[in-house]
Amino acid sequence: MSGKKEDFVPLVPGHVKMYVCGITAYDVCHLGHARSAVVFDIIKRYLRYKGFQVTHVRNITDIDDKIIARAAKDNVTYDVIAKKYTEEYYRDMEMLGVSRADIEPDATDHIKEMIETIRGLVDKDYAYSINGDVYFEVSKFHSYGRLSKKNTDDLVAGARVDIDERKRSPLDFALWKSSKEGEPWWESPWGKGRPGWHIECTAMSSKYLGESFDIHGGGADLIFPHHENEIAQSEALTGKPFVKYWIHNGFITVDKEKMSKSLGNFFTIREILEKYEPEVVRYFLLTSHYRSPIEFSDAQLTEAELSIDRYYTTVTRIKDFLETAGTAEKPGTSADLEKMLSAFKDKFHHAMNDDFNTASALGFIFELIREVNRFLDSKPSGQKAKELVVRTSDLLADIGGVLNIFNKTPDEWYRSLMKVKKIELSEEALLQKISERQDARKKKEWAAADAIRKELEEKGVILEDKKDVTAWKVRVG
RNA sequence: GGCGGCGUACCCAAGUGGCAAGGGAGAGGUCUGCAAAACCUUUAUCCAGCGGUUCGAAUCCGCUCGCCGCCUCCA
Repeated sequence: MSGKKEDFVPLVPGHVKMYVCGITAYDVCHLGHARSAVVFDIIKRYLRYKGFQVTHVRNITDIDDKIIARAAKDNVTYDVIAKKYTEEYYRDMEMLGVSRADIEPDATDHIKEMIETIRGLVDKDYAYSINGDVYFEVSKFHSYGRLSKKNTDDLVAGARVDIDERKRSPLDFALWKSSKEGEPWWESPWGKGRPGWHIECTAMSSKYLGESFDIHGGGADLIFPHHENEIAQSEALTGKPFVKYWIHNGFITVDKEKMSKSLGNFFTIREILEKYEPEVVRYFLLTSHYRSPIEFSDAQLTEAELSIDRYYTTVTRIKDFLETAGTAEKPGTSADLEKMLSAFKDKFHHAMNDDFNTASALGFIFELIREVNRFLDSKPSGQKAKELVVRTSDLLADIGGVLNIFNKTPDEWYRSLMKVKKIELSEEALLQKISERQDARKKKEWAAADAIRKELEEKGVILEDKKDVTAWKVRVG
């Protein structure tokens, strides 16, 4: 609300109540929806990791003009559309490693609560009804505009909103809309109709989290009017502060412009996952701070893929070392690694405590990656060295767990890449080729060995000769 | 027009008044049958520009330029 970073202190010690605006279920989701979901997934995971109990509510708007329009176009009822795209949403989110919210309320399951909320506002004279519509009277709520830092005079002067003669002011917004012929409707004290958009969040957040709660989130485009209106409704009704901390994520841009349905410059999650591994997409979304705009491009996604591959390559190295390291105590150059290991968690916490700075946190992960590689390059052996590497490995897994990335085995990563990159080669055939090449190498038939390696490389598979074996990986980038 | 944000290397990107993280790309090297991977060295005397505050500014303040967003459904 202050527009600045503030120290986080939940209303109830140890318990965080968080409400995040979900989607309006009228079409498949694009990358912008994914960003919002991933950002708040990270926030939730990190708060839990820090020991808070978190109650996360994420709503689904399953009745609205666009859903009705889509239903009419597809010649089905509104609930068929809402159900279909809600399911698609959950499927996309699961692919991206976004955990489900604790409570996922649908608007249409809470008509009764919304009517109660609206009735309360009418009783308190913050709302008025005209011919079956009910509007919130913005001029009665004096701190209107505090979140979006707009003042009502400017808004009226520059109003691009449709002038609706029935409203007392162009700023007044609908709490309840009378239904037109053929539209879905529910009974209400004001006649047959349906709820306005903003009221569901007020009614449902209050039902599940109480009149005041800690975090309310969503995309930055929801600040005005949606969240401003929520504040007005909620605080007018209860007289209490609605939300302690507002968190809004920035946009995905394409050629520097906001990715949006209306501009038509959007890429659906589905189509991006045709070309990129889901972890790549999630990682990409974490490479910038959540409030900054983030430019979507193939180059960016490719970079993310390279970074993740660097991670898994190192994991493979660690695994190889632990399996093959000798027993003779050879310390290697461990001082830098030890130093980094003991500082690492503090650095990670510092980054994440500072407004969930995932980009900075990822930087530290790669510092550690370089350091462990350096250590392994120094050819250590023995129990102490192994312990140090295990410690590194556990730490990386731990942090990866919080961000919900880096949680595959390298094999799983490469198999997944094989699929995404549509490499037409069975693992069996691949291993056969490798074995043929090993025979050639033993006979020092370098030309034959190189031919096989080249053939595989053209298919997108890279071979790496190690001490006794040859490993394969999928070419990235 | 009102309000808000951003501008850091070839590209992406973090940056808390005190020596400019990290990734990618480039160049050179170590290793290797050759590669790949990894590591090392190197690439911003400087953070859009101009002023100011300060012992000290990418960071704070002011102005200018450029880009973007919200003000209408949007994540």
